[in-house]
Amino acid sequence: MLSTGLPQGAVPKLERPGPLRDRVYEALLELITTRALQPGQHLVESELAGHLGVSRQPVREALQRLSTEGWVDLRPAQGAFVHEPTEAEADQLLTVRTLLEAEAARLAAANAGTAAIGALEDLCAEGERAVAADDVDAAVAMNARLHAKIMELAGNTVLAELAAQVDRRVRWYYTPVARQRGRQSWIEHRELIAAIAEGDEQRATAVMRAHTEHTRQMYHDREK
Amino acid sequence: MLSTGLPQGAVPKLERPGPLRDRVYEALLELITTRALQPGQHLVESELAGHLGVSRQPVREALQRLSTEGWVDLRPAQGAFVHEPTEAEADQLLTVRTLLEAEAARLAAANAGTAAIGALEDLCAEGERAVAADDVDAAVAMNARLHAKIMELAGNTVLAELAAQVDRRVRWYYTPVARQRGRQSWIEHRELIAAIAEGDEQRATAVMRAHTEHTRQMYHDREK
DNA sequence: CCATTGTCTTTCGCCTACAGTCTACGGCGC
DNA sequence: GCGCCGTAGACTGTAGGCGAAAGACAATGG
Repeated sequence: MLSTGLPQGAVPKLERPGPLRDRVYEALLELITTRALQPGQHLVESELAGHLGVSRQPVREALQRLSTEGWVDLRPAQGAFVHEPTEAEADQLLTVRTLLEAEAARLAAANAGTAAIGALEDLCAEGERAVAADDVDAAVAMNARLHAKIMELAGNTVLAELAAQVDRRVRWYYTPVARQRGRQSWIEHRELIAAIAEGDEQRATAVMRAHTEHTRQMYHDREK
Repeated sequence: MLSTGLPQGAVPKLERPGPLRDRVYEALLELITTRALQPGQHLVESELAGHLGVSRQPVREALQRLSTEGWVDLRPAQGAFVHEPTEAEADQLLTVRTLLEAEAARLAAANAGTAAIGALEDLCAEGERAVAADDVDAAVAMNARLHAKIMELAGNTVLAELAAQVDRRVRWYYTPVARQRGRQSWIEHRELIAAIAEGDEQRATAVMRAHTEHTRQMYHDREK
């Protein structure tokens, strides 16, 4: 038994700088999603290593992981290149996202308790405030958190992990679009939460499906 | 222009032993799926390296990839451990698989041409022969190929890659079960192909959903 | 003038070596 | 006898180095 008078959970956890590869991974992912590294660009290991102040090994391992998650293409004996999104691929990815999110909504509707509903409504309200204040970045962030919360309510870890990856890539492809459709999106969120609150699996699925499909529509309309 | 008398496409392509990391990856995956490496077992890099006749680096990169795909757990500063399937996790994974396969069936029903239907029926026939001959291994293999073919017909690469990973893990968890349910499975396959041939998306989805759900049932029944 | 070829530079793939960290075990004090 | 501490071993994390393959470019021959 710990007989010290330490406050139980309040111990700062002694923040240790985790494995270098993870930090390199996150750094690179950040650079890619922010377009600092452009699609098709050749990523030279020694360059990145020097730039980040580490050796090539952690960089290699980070690139390896980025490759399996579809952020970079690892051509043998030639190196890593930032993945170039295809029209078709973006569409397919969105299809999958629709699928995963719709299922999450269904499961959330089946599982959600009153406390959870409250949390969703709080997130939604905050998002609406952000939209009202024209704070696009905050709105996008709240959007991500809301969807993540629904995933959490679904209670399916595997589904959540897959959706997290797919979502992040979708956002990468569709950022210009996503920033456009603020208001309509949050009206749909309200409807979605209502469906979940009622435990109506059918309707939750349908609403979420329509919700993500709207993003696709928006994208295709934008091209013309 | 090539003025040599080389036979056009028949050049053997000079099969090169691809990157070492990939071969290590496949070797390890084989060892895991065949239970030669048991769940929870500590994988020591230097041991594997020595055993495979390579250095630690390719092994590390392979483990890295296996980690992101959920085959091993990579605890920092402690090494790699073969992932231990949980009851809950297996169930969740199966839920996701159901989702992905059902969508694939729907898309296949929407896209399939007559040639494709023929290919499916060939595969199905071969599978039925394997079952009739009590060749369980062949039947399992044909099962995988049939599902892969349907994925291919769906024409969604992203979906296919996700499903391939999920499928392989599901098979790992459920191998003892899958080997049991031979005959019934292939009857369902026939029905599925019929639905796809008719282009009936609704029915294809439903049949595939029922098909994968049966596996879950089988598993839970088995426990009692 | 164009195709081909040889060389040269760049960068990757893999190996070896060293430092940091965790675990296990044995001794020591209580 | 029980529990704590210190030390030793093992393994991971990181760095640096060497050989080899791929691409670029210029020189050469037709």
